[in-house]
Amino acid sequence: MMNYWLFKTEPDAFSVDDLANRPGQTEHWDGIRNYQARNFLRDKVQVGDAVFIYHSSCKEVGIAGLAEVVKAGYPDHSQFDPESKYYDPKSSVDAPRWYMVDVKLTRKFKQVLTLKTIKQMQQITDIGLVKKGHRLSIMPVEEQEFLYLLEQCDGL
DNA sequence: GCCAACGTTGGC
DNA sequence: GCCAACGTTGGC
Repeated sequence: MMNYWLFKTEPDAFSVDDLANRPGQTEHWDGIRNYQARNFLRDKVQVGDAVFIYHSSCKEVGIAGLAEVVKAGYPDHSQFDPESKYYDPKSSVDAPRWYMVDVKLTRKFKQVLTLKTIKQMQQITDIGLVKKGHRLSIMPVEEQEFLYLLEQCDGL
């Protein structure tokens, strides 16, 4: 049984274009430092799951691409690297605190499906994005809503 | 850049 | 284990 997700990223730091420019290559989705998001990465995200790449904190906020999970949760190596901005001195290799998954771009959409548009869709009521004050960087999406949104993205 | 809505930390 | 203070996220 596959799951559906939405992963947020700030395109200034990492965008769907970075994935599109390296076709077929795998990307480590690292740097997630929120416990609820971590739990999803560690326990729920499975190989084959479908993922929306969502651009936040930018000019055009919204869903920018579709990706696929190619490796399930494993310890995020950046937490052990003192040089990394994601370094966590309280974590250890024996008891890793943070997890990451690997993804691969399926396709970039012709246009971003904007948050504004998503909020106007009567079919979309459950996704964390449209619920007030949801700041999760990794969030599950109901199958029905995911497939509906995907149709909209491909229709742009 | 503002600010609301979170999440985290740490004193008690 | 409560909760105030503080830090961060993210839409606008």
